[in-house]
Amino acid sequence: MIKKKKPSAAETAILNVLWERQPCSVKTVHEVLSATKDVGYTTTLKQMQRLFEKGMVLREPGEGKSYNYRAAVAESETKTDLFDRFVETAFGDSVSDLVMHALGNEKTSDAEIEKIKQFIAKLERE
Amino acid sequence: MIKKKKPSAAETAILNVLWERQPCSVKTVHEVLSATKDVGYTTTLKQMQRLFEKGMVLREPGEGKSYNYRAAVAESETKTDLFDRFVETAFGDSVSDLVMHALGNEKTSDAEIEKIKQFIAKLERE
DNA sequence: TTTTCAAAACGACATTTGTCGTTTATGTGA
DNA sequence: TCACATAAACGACAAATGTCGTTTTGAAAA
Repeated sequence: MIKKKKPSAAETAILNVLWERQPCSVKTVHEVLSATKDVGYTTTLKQMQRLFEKGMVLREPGEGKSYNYRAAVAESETKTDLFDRFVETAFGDSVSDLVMHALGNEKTSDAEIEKIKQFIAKLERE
Repeated sequence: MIKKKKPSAAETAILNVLWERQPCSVKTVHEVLSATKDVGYTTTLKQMQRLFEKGMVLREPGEGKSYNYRAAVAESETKTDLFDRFVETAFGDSVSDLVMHALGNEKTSDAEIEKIKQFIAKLERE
């Protein structure tokens, strides 16, 4: 049994940036993150170094003294892991409970619900 | 702005037991939890004491020297909070992405998917 | 009343996380 | 070559978490 990687919230935020635009530098990641959240450069750097130590990201020397990072874990797989853990702790492993919660949440827009219906319809057809 | 309660994973596990069968004692909660997870009584107790300090559970003297606990936060609301936070960190706030991930996950049984379809159909009718 | 025992309290400790300030190293332009 | 700017490294910290071992306490049994 190989131990599952489980990025923390802050780590997940970083991985999301990487999946979106890897390979890229700490600087870039930090710029993206700081657009949303008020966080220091050093914090992001440290976080990324830890991610590197944990083997969740890779890096290669980039131009100058910087590195270029990229995620070492697959987006889909990681999200599935996070998802599984979440469904388990919060919804007693019942995916339908979770989804119903999601759909019942008024924060969820009609457009989102439409997408979901479409997806289900497609599932049907297969 | 009132601060959101955000139970940790272990705390959520306890709250789930409470919502299911409150009011109940630490002993009961621990019995339920230890059926699934290998955890010491004292650990559960401590966790519940912290939950109490944080105001997420209430308690009243029960028979003998023990207490009877009950959740002080609503199940639905708490799950919505947890859900929102999760969708945000892991799926960039896209509920549809999350749901699609859920439905695409082979761990999700047909029965679950059926339930979801049913739910959506019901939403339609309204 | 004394012993026994279950449950609560307490206090510790190791990890993990989130955050930085400070120091070091290294290309780069003057 | 040398000062400068910039990015990486280090090392610290505090708070949150997960886990216990040990001690205290109050009820109930002997």
